[in-house]
Amino acid sequence: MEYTQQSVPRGTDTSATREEVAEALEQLAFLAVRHLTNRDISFTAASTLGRLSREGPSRLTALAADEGVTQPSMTQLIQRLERQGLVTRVDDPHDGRVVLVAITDAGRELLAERRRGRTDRLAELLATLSPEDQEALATAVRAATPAFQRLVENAGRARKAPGSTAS
Amino acid sequence: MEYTQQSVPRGTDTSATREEVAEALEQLAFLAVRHLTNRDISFTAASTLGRLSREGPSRLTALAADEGVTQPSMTQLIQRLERQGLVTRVDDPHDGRVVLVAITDAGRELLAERRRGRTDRLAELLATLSPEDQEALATAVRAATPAFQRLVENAGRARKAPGSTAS
DNA sequence: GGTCCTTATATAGGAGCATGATACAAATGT
DNA sequence: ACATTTGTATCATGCTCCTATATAAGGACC
Repeated sequence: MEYTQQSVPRGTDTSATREEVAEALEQLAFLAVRHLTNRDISFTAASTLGRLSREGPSRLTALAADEGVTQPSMTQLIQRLERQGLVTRVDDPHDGRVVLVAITDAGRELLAERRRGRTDRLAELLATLSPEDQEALATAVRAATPAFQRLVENAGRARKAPGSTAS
Repeated sequence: MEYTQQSVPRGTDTSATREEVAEALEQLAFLAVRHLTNRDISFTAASTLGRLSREGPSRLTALAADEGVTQPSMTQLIQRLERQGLVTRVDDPHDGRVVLVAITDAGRELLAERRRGRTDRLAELLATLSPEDQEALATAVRAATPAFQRLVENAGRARKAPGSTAS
């Protein structure tokens, strides 16, 4: 599943390239966290809500595993989200131990608002650039998206599979 | 300093582009927080250390303002960092009220380690991609870097200047 | 049916990181 | 001298994470 450097097309200095890409991605990530982050709920909270929105009602333990936090943390998080009316808990009729967590309409609305906020702030930032720069960024993003999608996918798999240098 | 959309070259649907870019940045932030984050110190702590490294000894209040947290938060943060030996406090001879915070060698070493860790993990991730995908990412990054640098600069200015929708 | 193990969730206690309100000392303006 | 502003610290509170432990339901086995 891992590609070696020798198969790179034409004399591209791959290690320098990775440095470059790593550097750029790092800066991008910093920007994203710095300027595109809402302070209203935590990262894990938002991510959990998003997951509940995409995948439907889930068990506490499954959520904790997926989000990479401990089960007690998820219990507390869900309690807070429930207090805020963003999720509800339903007992599983088939198993008296489990609690199914589901997103509410208010939760979906919060997700939508956060999304709008991020897009708006990004629009403000992009508006400070020249049309040429905007065009350059747009082109680059379009070109990079497929590869980047796969990168994110692989990162997700690395989390769950053993044997990798998971931090 | 702001450009309007009418001057964009050829029929680029700017709003759709922004959606795309926003989507990409969102995923990037997710990747960064999920897979590139060290758990040793917080984001604000790391960012503050980086600032101290770049800009030299600074006042508590200045740090708080630059990092976008309140002064009490910064006081606590500096106390923790001091306990960990990453920064030191020096009294300002010119003003008996101020405390100058400076990074220590241990602090610099921590920054370097964190940087190495992130780069290594990114390299691991990049290595899971096909040579074609790696090439695509590298090309996109090179094409986007100049515009992106300006974007980051503008974002930094926007934080300090009033009149914008600061989060 | 009772004992044992596993699974699912909750609780308790502790640390980090943020907040607003407030205290206090040093500097500054009148 | 006195009032005000400025720079830090402290306090009380809340969110978010952790580890360790408790409770309770489900299943296996004798």
